[in-house]
Amino acid sequence: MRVAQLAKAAAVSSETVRHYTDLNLLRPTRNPDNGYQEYSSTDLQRLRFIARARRLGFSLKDTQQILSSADNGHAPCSEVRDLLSERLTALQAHIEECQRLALVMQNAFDDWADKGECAPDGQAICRLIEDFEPDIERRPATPCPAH
Amino acid sequence: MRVAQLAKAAAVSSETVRHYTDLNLLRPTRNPDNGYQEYSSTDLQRLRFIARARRLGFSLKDTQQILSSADNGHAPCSEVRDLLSERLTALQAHIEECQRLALVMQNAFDDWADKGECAPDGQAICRLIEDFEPDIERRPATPCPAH
DNA sequence: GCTTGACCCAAGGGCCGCCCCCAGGTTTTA
DNA sequence: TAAAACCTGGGGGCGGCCCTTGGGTCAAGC
Repeated sequence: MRVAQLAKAAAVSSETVRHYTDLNLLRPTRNPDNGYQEYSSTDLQRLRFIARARRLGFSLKDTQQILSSADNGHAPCSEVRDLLSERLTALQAHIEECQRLALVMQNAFDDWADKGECAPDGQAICRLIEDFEPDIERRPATPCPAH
Repeated sequence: MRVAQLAKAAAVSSETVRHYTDLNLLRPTRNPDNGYQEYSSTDLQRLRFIARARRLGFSLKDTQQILSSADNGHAPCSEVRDLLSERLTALQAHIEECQRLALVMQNAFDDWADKGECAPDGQAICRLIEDFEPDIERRPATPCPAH
């Protein structure tokens, strides 16, 4: 199989396949005639595995680790369970962080409903923001991405 | 003020100050003797403004836009309100996405509690993952980061 | 006056998981 | 036989910094 075929079979983009190949998660051979990558059915299995692992919340690095355990003949199951539990804990923390931020934003929004425009007086930039101090608690200043 | 002083006064790192300066969010002058950046109290005000905006969930790009509005003499208030509302909506969507993922993970975890180890049979990689199919719904395969 | 340590500079790479573009070669289809 | 669709490697981009490298500068103590 070539890139596009493999990609289609696993419902990912060709760029994703190339990316995983660069990371050595997939190991195609080379067609010596034209230099094209040739993927086997094992690669398809691995690719589907990766996609599933991603859907389960594992990072590519996690997946790399799991795959290399399996490559070395170890059963990765307990590792997989531990990893999942770690990732779940982290995700829950992330969600709570986001929820705190959402609360701060909502409070600001409600608070601002009453206030008018700030004249561009050359002093303040925007009092809406400058007068706002999140009353709940001090948070570590990095909001989450929310792609 | 120099970098470290300004950073300290606004409780951010010197690298952050430099980064914002590169992005033209802060506009120090140069000390001609040694080439050091010299920040004014206006820069401190801007830096605090930026930190506050970040805590409120705005991106640096948002902040850039707000600041340049203010620089051009416009009152950015209504813009700020609209932007906040957009960001809040996006954040809520992000939270829901994360919650769906957390559910999938939790289900997998519960499901796996019963299952033993998979022997490294040279066929399966890890049946825990390979046998899992999220029963809820198909999701767009990119989980959130959860830093 | 000389060392030590704290600070400053610019430029670049790294993180994550891709996506997109380029310029050119190959294969498939009409 | 020509156009369309594929393939290659290499590079840049996203966000918001952090860290390193390889310097230069400055304040304080001995």
